[in-house]
Amino acid sequence: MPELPEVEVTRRRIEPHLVGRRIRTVRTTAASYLFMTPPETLRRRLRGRTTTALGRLGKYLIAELDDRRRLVIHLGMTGQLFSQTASSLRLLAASTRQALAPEEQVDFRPDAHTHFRLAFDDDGPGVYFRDVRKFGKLLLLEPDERHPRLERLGPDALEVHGELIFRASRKRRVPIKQLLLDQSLLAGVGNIYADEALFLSGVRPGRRAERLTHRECDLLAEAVRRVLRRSIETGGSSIRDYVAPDGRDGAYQFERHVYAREGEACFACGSAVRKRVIAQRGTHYCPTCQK
DNA sequence: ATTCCAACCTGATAGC
DNA sequence: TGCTATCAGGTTGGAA
Repeated sequence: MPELPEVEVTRRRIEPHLVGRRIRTVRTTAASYLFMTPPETLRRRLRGRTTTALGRLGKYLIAELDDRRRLVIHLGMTGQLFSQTASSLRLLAASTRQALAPEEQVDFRPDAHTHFRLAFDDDGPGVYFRDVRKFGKLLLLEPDERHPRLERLGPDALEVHGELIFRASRKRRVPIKQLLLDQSLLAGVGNIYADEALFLSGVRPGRRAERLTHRECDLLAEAVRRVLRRSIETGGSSIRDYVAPDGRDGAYQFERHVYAREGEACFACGSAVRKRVIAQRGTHYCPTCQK
């Protein structure tokens, strides 16, 4: 699900629910793929702690705790981090959804996919982490501990410069889209915004990286920054599962140019948007506007 | 060194 | 209606 804009919107809106509140209890599901730190360790170490700051590196959220440990959260494909008070159909299984009368609102009740729940001393609303596919990650770092997952990340995609893409793309025969998705080159771009940025810069996703001119790299970097900034402004893309911590949908899906628009008319030239697999991902582009 | 691709999971939906 | 195949905002690790 979530790329840089969705993670940043999540960070901004969950921050007030997390920072400065003392954790009373931690509830988890059983050990599984998403717990890089065993759930019993999380429960033991987090009880009584207070979050002092919430940061972001690429698609990772990093909560700094008052004992100098850090809780790292990655939302994977279907991860949702939200307040107990959030209400959204996206937090419900389709079966539950269908049983609901139209317009009916229900408070979220933790289900089998709600793997991590924080309750606080102030008795206010809890903070929940739900992840159907369990591709998300929870990891507790010791003070000053480094971790390859974070060490490997390139500069944040909001700050990418054409020069970075130009240098990295020399003598690389892979499609330019594959480079954009490489988190060790720049951190935060995923499948939606790779396709969108390539459209905005007029570059075909399948172009060999080494064939891009310096000017095209500049345009591409500018497009990456622009599309990410704009998506953050609109609250991110709610196409499938993404919901903000307050239960609200993002709105960038209404502004997208090519992603998930196969067969529909390009807004710029009217050609039908095409879809094919590039870098093992579904890839959308305009055959006329992108060279 | 670079590129490819299966694996990690579950659910929704398109197609027969 | 019902079953099966395919696809999904991600990342890693190991094979080719």
